[in-house]
Amino acid sequence: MDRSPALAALSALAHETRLDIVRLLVRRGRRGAPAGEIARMVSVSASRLSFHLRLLEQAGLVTATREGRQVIYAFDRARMGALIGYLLSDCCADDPEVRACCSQAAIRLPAEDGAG
Amino acid sequence: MDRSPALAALSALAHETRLDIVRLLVRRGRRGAPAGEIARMVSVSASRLSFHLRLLEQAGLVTATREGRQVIYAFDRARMGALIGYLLSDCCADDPEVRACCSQAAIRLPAEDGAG
DNA sequence: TCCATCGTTCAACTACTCATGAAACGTTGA
DNA sequence: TCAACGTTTCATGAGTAGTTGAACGATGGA
Repeated sequence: MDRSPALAALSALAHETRLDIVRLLVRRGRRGAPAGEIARMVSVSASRLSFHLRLLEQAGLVTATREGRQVIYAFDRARMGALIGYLLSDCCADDPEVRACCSQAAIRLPAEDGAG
Repeated sequence: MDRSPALAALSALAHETRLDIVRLLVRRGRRGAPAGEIARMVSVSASRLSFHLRLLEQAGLVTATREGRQVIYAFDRARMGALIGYLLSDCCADDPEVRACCSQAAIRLPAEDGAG
Protein backbone atom coordinates (compact mmCIF):
# COMPACT_ATOMS: atom_id res chain seq x y z
CA MET A 1 0.00 0.00 0.00
CA ASP A 2 1.19 3.52 -0.78
CA ARG A 3 1.40 6.44 1.56
CA SER A 4 -1.68 8.35 0.47
CA PRO A 5 -4.20 5.47 0.63
CA ALA A 6 -2.70 4.45 3.95
CA LEU A 7 -3.35 7.94 5.32
CA ALA A 8 -6.90 7.82 3.98
CA ALA A 9 -7.49 4.45 5.62
CA LEU A 10 -6.04 5.60 8.94
CA SER A 11 -8.23 8.71 8.86
CA ALA A 12 -11.25 6.60 8.05
CA LEU A 13 -10.59 4.28 10.99
CA ALA A 14 -9.91 7.10 13.43
CA HIS A 15 -13.55 7.66 14.28
CA GLU A 16 -15.69 5.84 16.80
CA THR A 17 -18.71 5.36 14.58
CA ARG A 18 -16.63 4.16 11.65
CA LEU A 19 -14.75 1.74 13.86
CA ASP A 20 -18.14 0.41 14.99
CA ILE A 21 -19.16 0.00 11.36
CA VAL A 22 -15.97 -1.90 10.59
CA ARG A 23 -16.41 -4.18 13.58
CA LEU A 24 -19.96 -4.93 12.53
CA LEU A 25 -19.05 -5.59 8.91
CA VAL A 26 -16.09 -7.78 9.85
CA ARG A 27 -18.48 -10.02 11.74
CA ARG A 28 -20.85 -10.08 8.78
CA GLY A 29 -18.18 -11.53 6.53
CA ARG A 30 -18.42 -11.38 2.77
CA ARG A 31 -22.18 -11.06 2.60
CA GLY A 32 -21.99 -7.68 4.34
CA ALA A 33 -25.00 -5.76 5.60
CA PRO A 34 -27.47 -3.24 4.15
CA ALA A 35 -27.11 0.40 5.12
CA GLY A 36 -30.36 0.52 7.02
CA GLU A 37 -29.39 -2.36 9.25
CA ILE A 38 -25.96 -0.86 9.90
CA ALA A 39 -27.63 2.39 10.88
CA ARG A 40 -29.81 0.58 13.41
CA MET A 41 -26.93 -1.45 14.80
CA VAL A 42 -24.59 1.50 15.36
CA SER A 43 -27.39 3.92 16.25
CA VAL A 44 -26.77 6.71 13.79
CA SER A 45 -29.09 8.53 11.41
CA ALA A 46 -29.29 7.42 7.80
CA SER A 47 -27.58 10.52 6.51
CA ARG A 48 -24.79 10.28 9.07
CA LEU A 49 -24.27 6.64 8.20
CA SER A 50 -24.14 7.41 4.51
CA PHE A 51 -21.48 10.02 5.17
CA HIS A 52 -19.32 7.64 7.17
CA LEU A 53 -19.80 4.77 4.74
CA ARG A 54 -18.70 7.00 1.90
CA LEU A 55 -15.48 7.85 3.74
CA LEU A 56 -14.83 4.17 4.39
CA GLU A 57 -15.55 3.36 0.77
CA GLN A 58 -13.26 6.12 -0.50
CA ALA A 59 -10.57 4.70 1.76
CA GLY A 60 -11.14 1.32 0.16
CA LEU A 61 -12.09 -0.34 3.42
CA VAL A 62 -15.64 -1.22 2.39
CA THR A 63 -17.36 -2.02 -0.89
CA ALA A 64 -20.93 -1.14 -1.85
CA THR A 65 -23.30 -3.21 -3.98
CA ARG A 66 -26.87 -2.33 -4.79
CA GLU A 67 -29.36 -5.16 -4.36
CA GLY A 68 -32.79 -3.93 -5.25
CA ARG A 69 -33.72 -1.12 -2.95
CA GLN A 70 -30.90 -1.88 -0.56
CA VAL A 71 -27.21 -1.10 -0.76
CA ILE A 72 -25.08 -3.83 0.74
CA TYR A 73 -21.81 -2.84 2.34
CA ALA A 74 -19.01 -5.33 2.93
CA PHE A 75 -15.65 -5.05 4.60
CA ASP A 76 -12.58 -5.33 2.37
CA ARG A 77 -10.24 -7.58 4.32
CA ALA A 78 -7.45 -7.37 1.80
CA ARG A 79 -7.38 -3.60 2.14
CA MET A 80 -7.24 -3.79 5.89
CA GLY A 81 -4.47 -6.35 5.66
CA ALA A 82 -2.58 -4.08 3.30
CA LEU A 83 -2.91 -1.20 5.72
CA ILE A 84 -1.56 -3.25 8.60
CA GLY A 85 1.20 -4.52 6.34
CA TYR A 86 2.06 -0.94 5.49
CA LEU A 87 2.25 0.01 9.14
CA LEU A 88 4.43 -2.99 9.93
CA SER A 89 6.84 -2.96 7.04
CA ASP A 90 6.90 0.44 5.41
CA CYS A 91 6.26 2.58 8.44
CA CYS A 92 7.90 0.50 11.17
CA ALA A 93 10.64 -0.97 8.97
CA ASP A 94 9.67 -4.52 9.98
CA ASP A 95 10.74 -3.78 13.50
CA PRO A 96 10.73 -7.10 15.39
CA GLU A 97 9.62 -5.53 18.66
CA VAL A 98 6.54 -4.03 17.06
CA ARG A 99 5.72 -7.42 15.58
CA ALA A 100 6.26 -9.16 18.88
CA CYS A 101 3.93 -6.80 20.74
CA CYS A 102 1.43 -7.03 17.93
CA SER A 103 1.27 -10.82 18.07
CA GLN A 104 1.10 -10.77 21.85
CA ALA A 105 -2.06 -8.75 21.52
CA ALA A 106 -3.48 -11.06 18.86
CA ILE A 107 -2.27 -14.58 19.26
CA ARG A 108 -5.22 -16.61 18.09
CA LEU A 109 -5.63 -17.63 14.47
CA PRO A 110 -9.11 -19.13 13.96
CA ALA A 111 -9.19 -21.95 11.45
CA GLU A 112 -12.49 -21.19 9.78
CA ASP A 113 -13.89 -18.06 8.28
CA GLY A 114 -17.56 -18.61 8.98
CA ALA A 115 -18.57 -15.94 6.51
CA GLY A 116 -20.36 -16.95 3.36
CA MET B 1 -5.30 -1.87 23.93
CA ASP B 2 -8.67 -0.27 24.62
CA ARG B 3 -10.90 1.52 22.21
CA SER B 4 -10.16 5.10 23.24
CA PRO B 5 -6.34 4.93 23.11
CA ALA B 6 -6.61 3.06 19.84
CA LEU B 7 -8.66 5.88 18.37
CA ALA B 8 -6.14 8.41 19.67
CA ALA B 9 -3.28 6.47 18.11
CA LEU B 10 -5.08 6.11 14.77
CA SER B 11 -5.82 9.84 14.74
CA ALA B 12 -2.23 10.62 15.57
CA LEU B 13 -0.96 8.44 12.71
CA ALA B 14 -3.45 9.83 10.21
CA HIS B 15 -1.34 12.82 9.28
CA GLU B 16 1.47 13.03 6.78
CA THR B 17 3.89 14.97 8.98
CA ARG B 18 3.30 12.72 11.97
CA LEU B 19 3.77 9.62 9.85
CA ASP B 20 7.08 11.12 8.70
CA ILE B 21 8.05 11.67 12.32
CA VAL B 22 7.21 8.08 13.19
CA ARG B 23 9.19 6.72 10.27
CA LEU B 24 12.17 8.79 11.26
CA LEU B 25 11.99 7.78 14.92
CA VAL B 26 11.53 4.10 14.07
CA ARG B 27 14.81 4.22 12.21
CA ARG B 28 16.48 5.96 15.12
CA GLY B 29 15.64 3.10 17.45
CA ARG B 30 15.67 3.47 21.19
CA ARG B 31 18.05 6.43 21.32
CA GLY B 32 15.49 8.58 19.48
CA ALA B 33 16.21 12.04 18.11
CA PRO B 34 16.12 15.61 19.47
CA ALA B 35 13.25 17.84 18.41
CA GLY B 36 15.44 20.21 16.44
CA GLU B 37 16.83 17.43 14.31
CA ILE B 38 13.36 16.00 13.69
CA ALA B 39 12.20 19.44 12.58
CA ARG B 40 15.06 19.66 10.07
CA MET B 41 14.52 16.12 8.78
CA VAL B 42 10.80 16.48 8.18
CA SER B 43 11.03 20.14 7.16
CA VAL B 44 8.54 21.72 9.54
CA SER B 45 8.76 24.74 11.83
CA ALA B 46 9.61 24.25 15.49
CA SER B 47 6.15 25.19 16.70
CA ARG B 48 4.42 22.88 14.27
CA LEU B 49 6.72 20.04 15.21
CA SER B 50 6.06 20.65 18.87
CA PHE B 51 2.34 20.51 18.18
CA HIS B 52 2.58 17.23 16.29
CA LEU B 53 4.97 15.67 18.79
CA ARG B 54 2.58 16.50 21.58
CA LEU B 55 -0.23 14.69 19.79
CA LEU B 56 1.99 11.65 19.24
CA GLU B 57 3.03 11.74 22.88
CA GLN B 58 -0.56 12.03 24.08
CA ALA B 59 -1.38 9.03 21.91
CA GLY B 60 1.45 7.15 23.61
CA LEU B 61 3.34 6.58 20.37
CA VAL B 62 6.41 8.57 21.36
CA THR B 63 8.16 9.36 24.63
CA ALA B 64 9.99 12.56 25.51
CA THR B 65 13.11 12.89 27.65
CA ARG B 66 14.96 16.09 28.35
CA GLU B 67 18.73 15.88 27.97
CA GLY B 68 20.27 19.22 28.77
CA ARG B 69 18.88 21.76 26.35
CA GLN B 70 17.50 19.13 24.05
CA VAL B 71 14.34 17.08 24.29
CA ILE B 72 14.83 13.59 22.92
CA TYR B 73 11.86 11.87 21.35
CA ALA B 74 11.73 8.11 20.88
CA PHE B 75 9.19 5.83 19.26
CA ASP B 76 7.25 3.49 21.54
CA ARG B 77 7.29 0.17 19.69
CA ALA B 78 5.17 -1.62 22.24
CA ARG B 79 2.43 0.93 21.79
CA MET B 80 2.49 0.58 18.04
CA GLY B 81 2.41 -3.20 18.39
CA ALA B 82 -0.55 -2.92 20.72
CA LEU B 83 -2.37 -0.75 18.21
CA ILE B 84 -1.81 -3.23 15.40
CA GLY B 85 -2.82 -6.04 17.72
CA TYR B 86 -6.01 -4.15 18.50
CA LEU B 87 -6.78 -3.75 14.82
CA LEU B 88 -6.13 -7.42 14.13
CA SER B 89 -7.86 -9.04 17.06
CA ASP B 90 -10.37 -6.68 18.58
CA CYS B 91 -11.42 -4.84 15.47
CA CYS B 92 -11.03 -7.54 12.81
CA ALA B 93 -11.90 -10.48 15.10
CA ASP B 94 -8.64 -12.24 14.17
CA ASP B 95 -9.85 -12.63 10.63
CA PRO B 96 -7.40 -14.95 8.82
CA GLU B 97 -7.76 -13.17 5.50
CA VAL B 98 -6.73 -9.86 7.04
CA ARG B 99 -3.70 -11.57 8.55
CA ALA B 100 -2.85 -13.25 5.28
CA CYS B 101 -2.99 -9.98 3.33
CA CYS B 102 -1.10 -8.25 6.09
CA SER B 103 1.74 -10.74 5.89
CA GLN B 104 1.76 -10.60 2.11
CA ALA B 105 2.28 -6.89 2.34
CA ALA B 106 4.89 -7.26 5.00
CA ILE B 107 6.85 -10.15 3.46
CA ARG B 108 6.90 -12.19 6.63
CA LEU B 109 4.84 -12.57 9.76
CA PRO B 110 6.85 -14.76 12.10
CA ALA B 111 4.69 -16.65 14.55
CA GLU B 112 7.33 -16.50 17.24
CA ASP B 113 9.71 -13.74 16.36
CA GLY B 114 12.71 -13.37 18.60
CA ALA B 115 12.05 -9.62 18.73
CA GLY B 116 15.65 -8.72 18.55
C1' DT C 1 24.61 37.83 35.56
C1' DC C 2 24.34 37.99 30.63
C1' DC C 3 23.71 35.73 26.46
C1' DA C 4 22.82 32.21 22.96
C1' DT C 5 20.47 27.95 22.11
C1' DC C 6 16.70 24.82 22.28
C1' DG C 7 12.09 23.88 22.61
C1' DT C 8 7.22 24.99 24.04
C1' DT C 9 3.16 27.80 24.45
C1' DC C 10 0.07 31.33 23.04
C1' DA C 11 -3.17 34.08 20.09
C1' DA C 12 -5.23 34.56 15.80
C1' DC C 13 -6.61 32.75 11.81
C1' DT C 14 -7.99 29.25 8.20
C1' DA C 15 -9.63 24.86 6.87
C1' DC C 16 -11.60 20.84 7.71
C1' DT C 17 -14.64 17.41 9.99
C1' DC C 18 -18.85 16.24 12.04
C1' DA C 19 -23.84 16.47 12.96
C1' DT C 20 -28.72 17.55 11.81
C1' DG C 21 -32.95 17.54 9.17
C1' DA C 22 -35.11 18.16 4.84
C1' DA C 23 -35.13 17.24 0.14
C1' DA C 24 -33.89 14.46 -3.75
C1' DC C 25 -32.83 10.12 -5.90
C1' DG C 26 -33.37 5.22 -7.50
C1' DT C 27 -35.92 0.94 -7.04
C1' DT C 28 -39.96 -1.77 -6.50
C1' DG C 29 -44.68 -3.19 -6.87
C1' DA C 30 -49.57 -1.88 -7.56
C1' DT D 1 -48.16 6.73 -13.26
C1' DC D 2 -48.12 6.62 -8.49
C1' DA D 3 -46.83 5.67 -3.70
C1' DA D 4 -43.71 3.37 -0.54
C1' DC D 5 -39.24 2.29 0.76
C1' DG D 6 -34.20 2.61 1.36
C1' DT D 7 -30.50 5.49 0.69
C1' DT D 8 -27.90 9.62 -0.68
C1' DT D 9 -27.19 14.52 -1.15
C1' DC D 10 -27.63 19.19 0.24
C1' DA D 11 -27.65 23.43 3.21
C1' DT D 12 -26.42 24.97 7.47
C1' DG D 13 -24.00 25.52 11.72
C1' DA D 14 -20.87 23.99 15.52
C1' DG D 15 -16.70 22.20 16.88
C1' DT D 16 -12.00 20.80 16.22
C1' DA D 17 -7.48 20.35 13.85
C1' DG D 18 -3.78 22.67 11.65
C1' DT D 19 -0.66 26.69 10.58
C1' DT D 20 1.93 30.80 11.59
C1' DG D 21 4.86 34.01 14.05
C1' DA D 22 5.97 35.98 18.31
C1' DA D 23 6.58 35.48 23.17
C1' DC D 24 8.00 32.64 26.81
C1' DG D 25 10.67 29.28 29.76
C1' DA D 26 14.60 26.16 30.53
C1' DT D 27 19.40 25.11 29.98
C1' DG D 28 24.41 25.69 29.66
C1' DG D 29 28.55 28.46 28.89
C1' DA D 30 31.27 32.78 29.41
